Amino acid sequence: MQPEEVPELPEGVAAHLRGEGIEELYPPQAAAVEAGVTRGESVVASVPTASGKTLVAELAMLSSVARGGTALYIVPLRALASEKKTEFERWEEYGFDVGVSTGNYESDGEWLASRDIVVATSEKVDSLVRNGAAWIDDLTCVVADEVHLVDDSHRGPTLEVTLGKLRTLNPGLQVVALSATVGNADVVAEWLDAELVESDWRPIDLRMGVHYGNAISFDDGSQREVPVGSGGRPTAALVDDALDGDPDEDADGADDQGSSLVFVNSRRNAEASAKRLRDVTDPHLTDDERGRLAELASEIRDVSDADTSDTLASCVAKGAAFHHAGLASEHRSLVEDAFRDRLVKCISATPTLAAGVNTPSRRVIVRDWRRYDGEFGGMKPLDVLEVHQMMGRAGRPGLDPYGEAVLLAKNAETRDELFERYIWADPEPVRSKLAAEPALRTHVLATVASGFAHTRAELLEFLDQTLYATQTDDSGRLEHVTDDVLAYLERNGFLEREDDSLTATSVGHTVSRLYLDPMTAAEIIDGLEWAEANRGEMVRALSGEDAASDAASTPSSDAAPTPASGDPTEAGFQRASELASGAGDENGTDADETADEDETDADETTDENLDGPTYPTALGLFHLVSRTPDMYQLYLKSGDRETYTEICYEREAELLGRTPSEYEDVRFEEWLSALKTARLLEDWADEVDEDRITERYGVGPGDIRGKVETAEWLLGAAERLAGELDLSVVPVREAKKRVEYGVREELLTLAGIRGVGRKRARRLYEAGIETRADLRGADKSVVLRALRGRRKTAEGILENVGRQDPSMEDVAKADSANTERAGGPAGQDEGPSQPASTRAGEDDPEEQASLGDFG
DNA sequence: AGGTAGCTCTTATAGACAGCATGTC
DNA sequence: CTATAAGAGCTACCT
Repeated sequence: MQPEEVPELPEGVAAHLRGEGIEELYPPQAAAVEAGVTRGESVVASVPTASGKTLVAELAMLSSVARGGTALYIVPLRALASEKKTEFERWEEYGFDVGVSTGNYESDGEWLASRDIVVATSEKVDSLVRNGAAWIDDLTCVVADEVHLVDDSHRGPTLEVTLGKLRTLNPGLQVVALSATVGNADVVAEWLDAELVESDWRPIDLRMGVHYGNAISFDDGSQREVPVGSGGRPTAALVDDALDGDPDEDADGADDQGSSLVFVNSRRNAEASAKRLRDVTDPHLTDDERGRLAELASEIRDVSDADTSDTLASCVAKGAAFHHAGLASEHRSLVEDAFRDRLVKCISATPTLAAGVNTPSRRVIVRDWRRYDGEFGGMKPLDVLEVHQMMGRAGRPGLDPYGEAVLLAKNAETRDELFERYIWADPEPVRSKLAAEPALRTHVLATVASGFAHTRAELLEFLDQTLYATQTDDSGRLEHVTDDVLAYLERNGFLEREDDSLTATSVGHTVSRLYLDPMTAAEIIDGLEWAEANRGEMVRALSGEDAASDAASTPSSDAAPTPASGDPTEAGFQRASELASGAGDENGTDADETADEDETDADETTDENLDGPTYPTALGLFHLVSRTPDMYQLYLKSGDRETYTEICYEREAELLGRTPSEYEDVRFEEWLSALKTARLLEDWADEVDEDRITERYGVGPGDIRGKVETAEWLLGAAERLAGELDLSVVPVREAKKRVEYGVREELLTLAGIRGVGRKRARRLYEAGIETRADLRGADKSVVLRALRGRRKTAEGILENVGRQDPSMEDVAKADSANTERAGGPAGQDEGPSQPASTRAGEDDPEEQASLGDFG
């Protein structure tokens, strides 16, 4: 089938495709067209990676939009959202607008409603539905990419439920589901009332094999000799062999060089493997490549000062790299891009790479096909689907004659087993994970809160159209779990049941819209209420009276989760002072946080501090959000148990809630790992260097970012909940800002200025510039010196802070401390020798700092 | 004494979405 | 309860 033969395609699209070199659609694409994707028919395409699924989606979306509709493309990863957006943007010249919406990025700022095609993660779509985004009701076409992920126990149910909601909202909605080849694509198609297109066809041939001894045996019966050599390292031999090129395919010079992707089962293995493989890739580099790699290496070093950066840079300099979730996202994209540009010859990666952005490789080596799994209690073999996803990365279109995917075997039995298990085997069927309690907890609340069900019967009816329901004959289980979940939600004050009707409470609505797991919300509410109730005692304990141990075991927290809608009477008077400052604050700060508001900020803090230390403390709040199910826990390593048990007792008065008994309560372990996470966040908010943190907690720079991001989100949610429940808001907001900027309290106003982060803020502060007003009035040479003589930076910052005369032109070089020259009009009022904040002597930043050091 | 091959013992184990309102060094 | 690899620490043996 040729592009021109595709029905209902908008003007110019066929010609454009031809311009891209597409003369003929791939067979699976043609099959999808025949099934009616461009005529608005729902289609499930279960085809291998890189067989042109995206074009199928594009054809569907473009034709649907051409008929006057709107299309939504759902991706599983934020990184994929931007990748797809860029891809779709080539249709903008034909009048199709593209927008992205993910948690951390919203396109343009132009409202999504005006877009023809929107790309979003499934969670974001779910959230949009919960918040009642109007344009969602006008969708005509939805594409679900990687739909086999409904099998994922954590995130699968979201996709499943979201698709259900979209179909309910838009009767006649076209659903295009793109899936890897799975065992039961027909069931998925049945669920979505879609035509099934199934195919094994690939544009580039994929040869799968197992390496054992001195050769690879391929699935087509052929063999390729790859002697392991003296090192005894088959991976090294295979990488080297790929770089040597293929003698069969008449070599036309360097172009024959093939890159390799090595999949291993742990971060440490990825790094260790890359360190070894750099000695393999190094000899294959040209001088030119070496130069460019050296540049790349220094770029990588600049990303973060953590150890990981150095290690990665040293590997990259020699043409190898590693890739895992501990890397900063800049690291990842630098490595991915360089690999795509064929500069980096080999990546050793954890499974991140198999699911992520497109990084095809000549050869894929699946070194570890088993991975540690705590629940399984040992090394669990990877799913066939997962291994196929990895192997599917083999073969770079236009560069390689074919792709090779190789598994490693140590002995003949393993070789045979691997053939059996992965090469000849069909992938597992996709199975819905919706009936798991954590998933239902969230989605039942959301379903009721956003009006998809008003009674238990309606709820069950809604759930009946999910994949889970199509897959099971036993509706009893779902019903049973649903009832448990309903009871839980009611008990915690998120739902109300009256006769047959279900209504979300006001808090319930908030929780649903904040996209919190109800259990997270319950934990947060519980902790904040506990803090209100025990404030007096805890503050006393914190101010040094030796009451810490007594106070911590107060009765107030009886059993597990207390009802969310607590009794307002008793906590009422204790938070009277909060209400006053909190209310004034709501009106003031948020609305116009311009430069003039600084003093308001300062006064507020003063009020807070008048009656003792801020409570709850940052650590307490960090611990609170760290123990929710929405925060991914850090592992307790050996020795950590002792360390954190000690810290736990030292700082018990700061923790919001009763510490579980060390000896009797299984939750103690979790309490400690939450404390470890909390301490990481506290270090970050105390301006501890990144490399110290990575070292101290055994994490990568990417993990720090991840933890901080999650904490920011959860503290933001906690702030909203506190506001709604009339609990004290200010400490929560402060803790949130401190993680957000990674600074101590005294730097908060400075770090909020655009262009000023934790490091610059600290330098300015040390130079005596403590507030925005200081900055506006400060001697320019002082500012310049604090910013290490960066004129451009300094000018930008002064401009952002609203200074009249930001120009640095006439300021002398940083080292000549000249106090005469600078100092604008504002500077005369409050000279640098008399920083503004010293006026507010009681606004003592040390107070908070010493609290942090308490114990 | 100093060095090292080879053994046992210990240790650690993948990934990443979301609110809201705007912009790191 | 289930595994495996790497690294640490040790021993036995060699030079």
